[in-house]
Amino acid sequence: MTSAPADTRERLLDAAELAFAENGIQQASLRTITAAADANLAAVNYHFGSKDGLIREVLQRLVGPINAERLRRVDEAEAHYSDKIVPLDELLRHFLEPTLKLFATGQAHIPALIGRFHHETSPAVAQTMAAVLEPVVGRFLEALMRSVPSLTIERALIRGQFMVGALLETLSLNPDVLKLMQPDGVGSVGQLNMLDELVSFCAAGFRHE
Amino acid sequence: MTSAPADTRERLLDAAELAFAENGIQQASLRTITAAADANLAAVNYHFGSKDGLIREVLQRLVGPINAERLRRVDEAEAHYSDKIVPLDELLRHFLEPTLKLFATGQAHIPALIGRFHHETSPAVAQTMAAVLEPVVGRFLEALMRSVPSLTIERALIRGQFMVGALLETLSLNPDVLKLMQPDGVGSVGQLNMLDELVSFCAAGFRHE
DNA sequence: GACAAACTCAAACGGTCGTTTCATACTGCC
DNA sequence: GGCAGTATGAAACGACCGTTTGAGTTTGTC
Repeated sequence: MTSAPADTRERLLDAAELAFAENGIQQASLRTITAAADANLAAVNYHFGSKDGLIREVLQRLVGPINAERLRRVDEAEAHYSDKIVPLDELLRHFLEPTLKLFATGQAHIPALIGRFHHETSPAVAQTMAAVLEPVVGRFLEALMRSVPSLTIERALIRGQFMVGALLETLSLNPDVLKLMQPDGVGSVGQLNMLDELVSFCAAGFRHE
Repeated sequence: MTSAPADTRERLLDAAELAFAENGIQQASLRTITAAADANLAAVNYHFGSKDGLIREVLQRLVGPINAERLRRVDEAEAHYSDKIVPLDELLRHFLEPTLKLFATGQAHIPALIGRFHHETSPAVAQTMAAVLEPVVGRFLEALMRSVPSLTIERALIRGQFMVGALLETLSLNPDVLKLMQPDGVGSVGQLNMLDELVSFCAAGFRHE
């Protein structure tokens, strides 16, 4: 029957994703993950070589498409403006929205997991994270310097860090807290309001002086 | 001789503080900590009851004085202005500086440890953290509403989260990165520039609209 | 000195961890 | 059928974990 049990490799990635988000990346055990994936304990080492291999694979499968969407959106935006100068609010939105809209996917654990990956200091995660983030950071920095001509490169770096921090704090927020932010459930879902708030907060910070 | 070896209890707290910062709170083992403190393995359970007890004690010893300073500074500031309305930049500085100035204390691991405590999700840490933070958050929120009269309570909460995120990201920054931010070493030390940057970034975000 | 409390110590306990081994089943290809 | 290559299985390995035990030592008090 093709009841789509998916192959073991992907079931392991899915189970690991959930376990990493709920219990922490290092804290989640291979026994918990393989049991949830209905796989044998040895399957992780067979398919990914080691726990670190599994971690790297989960990380890349998760943030790879997000960063691809970021790059695609900034490309499109620059193409839309003849001078390649994207308005600051729009530029920040292209950076922030691909992660923030994950709140609406039904997989509520994903934003928290992104936060965990960012704050993980083990070499396996930190190196992979830096490698995956490097192109997107460079791309947005140059676009940012065009959007705000008065900005020095040092200030752009510092304020970019502030924005990433504000974003990560939002991603790590308890979803219940997020719902509290939503006024009486009229209109759109909570994270869109949060996106607008974050964009305008950071835009004001970038523009200042 | 009074060569100040300190008592076992404090040596354990010091060693735990360093180990938590370097290896993570859950990842640091009692064997590593007790060895660094020149104490017996059983000493932790004797003095603190459990590893969680040690963690809570390290947390309170670290952030207790910081929050006390925050409250003292906002009290002083409000007393200085007859209408109790503290200028926004100054108010944010009273919240941010007590942690950010820790970069200059020579104990470079402390800021990173504060970040770790904030992002820890285990009940023992999360509950203690919430209890320790609650009074200072409430105190600053009401002062904030006075400084920016146009601010709604929902916006103040959201933007406060953004500010905390930006602060934590800065605390978790590699100290080497921080030095790069410092232009040629003239004048004051790096973290003061970072403080100014963070204050002005957040102030612009809070004031916006 | 005697007693009690506070403290330290080496050793072990039961558990969980990531990883490995090796036998077994499944798969596509000749 | 036979034979690879691929995948899964149960079981064990050695290492490390937090905690407990019970004896020993130190300290303060009368």
